[in-house]
Amino acid sequence: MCRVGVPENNQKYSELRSDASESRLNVVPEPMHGRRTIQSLERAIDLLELLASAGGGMGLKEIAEKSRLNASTCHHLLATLAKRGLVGRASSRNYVLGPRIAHLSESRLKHFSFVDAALPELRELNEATKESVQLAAMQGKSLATLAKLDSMLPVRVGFGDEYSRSDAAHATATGKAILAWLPDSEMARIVGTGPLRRFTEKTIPSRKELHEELRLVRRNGCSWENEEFQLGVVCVGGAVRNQSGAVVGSVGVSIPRMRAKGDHLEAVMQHVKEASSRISAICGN
Amino acid sequence: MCRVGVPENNQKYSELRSDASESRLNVVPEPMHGRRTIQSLERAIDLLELLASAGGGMGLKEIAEKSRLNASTCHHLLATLAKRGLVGRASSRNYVLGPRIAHLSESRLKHFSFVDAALPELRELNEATKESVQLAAMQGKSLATLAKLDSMLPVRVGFGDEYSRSDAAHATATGKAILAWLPDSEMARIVGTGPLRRFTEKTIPSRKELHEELRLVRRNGCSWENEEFQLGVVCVGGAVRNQSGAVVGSVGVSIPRMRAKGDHLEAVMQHVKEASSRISAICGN
DNA sequence: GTTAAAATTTCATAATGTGAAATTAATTTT
DNA sequence: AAAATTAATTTCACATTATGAAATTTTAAC
Repeated sequence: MCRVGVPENNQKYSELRSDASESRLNVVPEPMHGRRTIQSLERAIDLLELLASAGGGMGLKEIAEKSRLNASTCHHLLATLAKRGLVGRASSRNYVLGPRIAHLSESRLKHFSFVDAALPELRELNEATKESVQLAAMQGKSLATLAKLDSMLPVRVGFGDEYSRSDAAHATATGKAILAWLPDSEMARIVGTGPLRRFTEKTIPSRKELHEELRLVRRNGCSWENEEFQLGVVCVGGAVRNQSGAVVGSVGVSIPRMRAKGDHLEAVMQHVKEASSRISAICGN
Repeated sequence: MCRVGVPENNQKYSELRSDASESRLNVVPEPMHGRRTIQSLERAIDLLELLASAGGGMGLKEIAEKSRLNASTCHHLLATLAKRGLVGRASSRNYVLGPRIAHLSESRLKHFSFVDAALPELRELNEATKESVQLAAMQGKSLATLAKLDSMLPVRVGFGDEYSRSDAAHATATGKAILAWLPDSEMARIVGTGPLRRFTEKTIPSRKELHEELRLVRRNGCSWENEEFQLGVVCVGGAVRNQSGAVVGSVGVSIPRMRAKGDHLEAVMQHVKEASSRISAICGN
């Protein structure tokens, strides 16, 4: 004795494609072959991202609501994902991300090269700023330069081929970018307990002042350095984070003092922030 | 001036579905709606798994060959996966797993509960063996029991509610399963340097004999313990590994001496091996 | 510069994903 | 316990969309 009612949510396939929040004035319908992605796959990825965003897992109904997809469609997609271990089920009404995600991530990590991954973005930063750029990371207590690209301008900063700066973390923008977002204990370990090495008369002299500056760096979103390592050279640095938010390295731009002011300096800072955020994204952040 | 040739690989959709290596005698074609999974999604997952298995990344042609899919289809799928960051591209001819995999894995890990994930399998082990089962892990130097399910047989092993066994790693099957596959340094740290605590007259007395036994455990694939912790109780244990192959815990089955022999003991060992391997899979292994 | 190979795009077509409705299972309420 | 409610799953006809051969463009090799 089931009442046959009027479908309440009678959507056509095509209507589902257009995002309700995005009203386009395209009167001419796009040709079908204009599509460049696989709908069902994109939907499946939507579901994975949804499960990732909501921690504890969700039931089918909730998934269907949040993803704005038909419950039946969600079920088909989830069943496929579950079959392959990309989603798991804690109980009947609780879908979660599956074990195979961890497996894939592990094998990605095994072959992941920080330098290789960052290089394209580094090149772009080099192009955009026209200045010398570098990629750095801590190796033990010393700050290592992993890659560098020189500026193509006639007056430029070039450090030759020395690829390690040892105890200069407190005196460089790349170093400060890392220190600023490291846990206090890690930071203290790297800076050590002895006197801070002075590279120029402008090098930060005391731990107190270093702490204060790192506080400002955190607030600003990127680090800077004003002839504290090499006279005539100004630097800007940005932190790179991995999937768990931990700082794994930094990018830096080195500018001759003569150009390090006004709009250009502002633009460099902006570019460094964007580049570090994009490299972080490549690292899973 | 292009020659229009006869298609060399003119497969119909339906022909692609049947695995060439698997010749079925089904003359009656299955109805279309018999399908329970989304083909395009399964194919996309195939590609992800393929990229995971081949470390350094692959070009489209190689991917198409290895996956036995049409290159064009691969391209469509990869383009979608790439758009969403599940695959990345090191260069034009080099697809790799993308950063979003790490992101998904991270958020899974954040909400992952070892106990919750293992419990269903533990229940199954309990059902299959009819004996008392437990889940264990190292917490610092002490072996902790994270969960336990008692046997339903009249004569059974029951340890009450004490949920930690402290320094009994060398005297229990769950402990030995963990020790056997831990790196030597880790193992040494847990066993310590003092004399091994004796629980019964059968407890392994010396480090030398412990090392020898762990060697046998590794070879056998699961650990055992013969009244070394509690007289009258025999135990079998299996290691649980995570996505990177590291031992994160163990499962154990405790049997009254009277039943610990012959076929039953053999069966329990087999069940423990399977259960530990399945729980490992849930942990990403 | 030339050639060859691989990657990408196009697009007609049929296979397949889709979703409303029906069925079954799991919870909650009475 | 039984009934009622709600959620999950399955079915299946159909329109959409995934598919793959062929054409085109890009990239690498020579």
